[in-house]
Amino acid sequence: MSSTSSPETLSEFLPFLLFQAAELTSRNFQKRYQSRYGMLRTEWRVLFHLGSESEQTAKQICQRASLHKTKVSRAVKALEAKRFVTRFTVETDRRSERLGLTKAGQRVFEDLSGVAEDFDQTLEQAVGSKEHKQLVKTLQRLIELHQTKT
Amino acid sequence: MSSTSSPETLSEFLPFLLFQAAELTSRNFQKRYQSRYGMLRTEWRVLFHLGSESEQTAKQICQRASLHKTKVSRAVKALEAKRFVTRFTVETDRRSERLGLTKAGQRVFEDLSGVAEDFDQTLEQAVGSKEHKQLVKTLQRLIELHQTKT
DNA sequence: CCGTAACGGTTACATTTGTAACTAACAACG
DNA sequence: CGTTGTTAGTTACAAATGTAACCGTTACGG
Repeated sequence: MSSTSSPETLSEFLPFLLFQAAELTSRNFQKRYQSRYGMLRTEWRVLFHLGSESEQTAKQICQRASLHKTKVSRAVKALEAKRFVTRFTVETDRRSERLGLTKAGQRVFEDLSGVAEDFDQTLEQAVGSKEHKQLVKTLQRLIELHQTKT
Repeated sequence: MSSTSSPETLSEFLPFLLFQAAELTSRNFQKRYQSRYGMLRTEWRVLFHLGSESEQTAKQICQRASLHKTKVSRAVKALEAKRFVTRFTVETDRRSERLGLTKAGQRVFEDLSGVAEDFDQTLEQAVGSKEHKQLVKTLQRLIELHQTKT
């Protein structure tokens, strides 16, 4: 039985910690990509999803990234305007459209992947390799949890 | 030497994980307090900070919560309108003002603390007590890290 | 003291986001 | 085939946020 070390000081309450960690990390990472391509947070998120698995529909991205469909819709529009993304209408179902990276989009993705890796390694070195691995695992569980619950 | 397990699938890249975990957690927690007091995210964050350590200035809250001063300013205004927070002007320095919870604010804080604890315990049970503890620790390090770096 | 700089906090304006209503395409059932 | 319901994605409008300019107060250097 877990002994539930309850009465939380604020700095131990997970929602706070998560938010703050996410915010700071994101802000920090942002510095590195915003200057290069003037992309917004949601935009690189979508770009990354398409880069790591191409030919997805907007819907799929929504689900995998826990992003609202309007957010994705707008991000796609912006990425399209920057010529990083193109759409193919699917003939079997003309409601949805597959999204893919253009050549330029791919280059950007590769570039940013590099940046992301550097960034991640810095973190890993800072918190320790074992802790890093554990952190990833726990966060993944946490995410699953919430997703199945909803 | 840490072996830096580099080439990241998307679902292992920390900024993504953190964001998603934070987002889902926050959304989930939100359901529980928004219905009761119609508070916004930033508002309960400020309220919690005041609850767990009273008599802070806006500036202090900004630093501790990694929140922008305009956000805090607006949250305080809103909380004041709800009669959850009051301000005392500090005579020794009339620029800043100490903030504190009213009786009503305190009651809300206690109520929400309970909710928060429940919530946290659910998480703890779901991910495991040891992992929970480790998670908290790692996140705290991560936060420190970014804060000192800026 | 006076002028200038820095600080805490607020406000105005532009951008981003969320909510809800909408369009177009499909599906299912009579 | 119609009618009704559902789904993928967009759009319009309202609310929240970030940026920068701002006010009143204090600190400091002459």
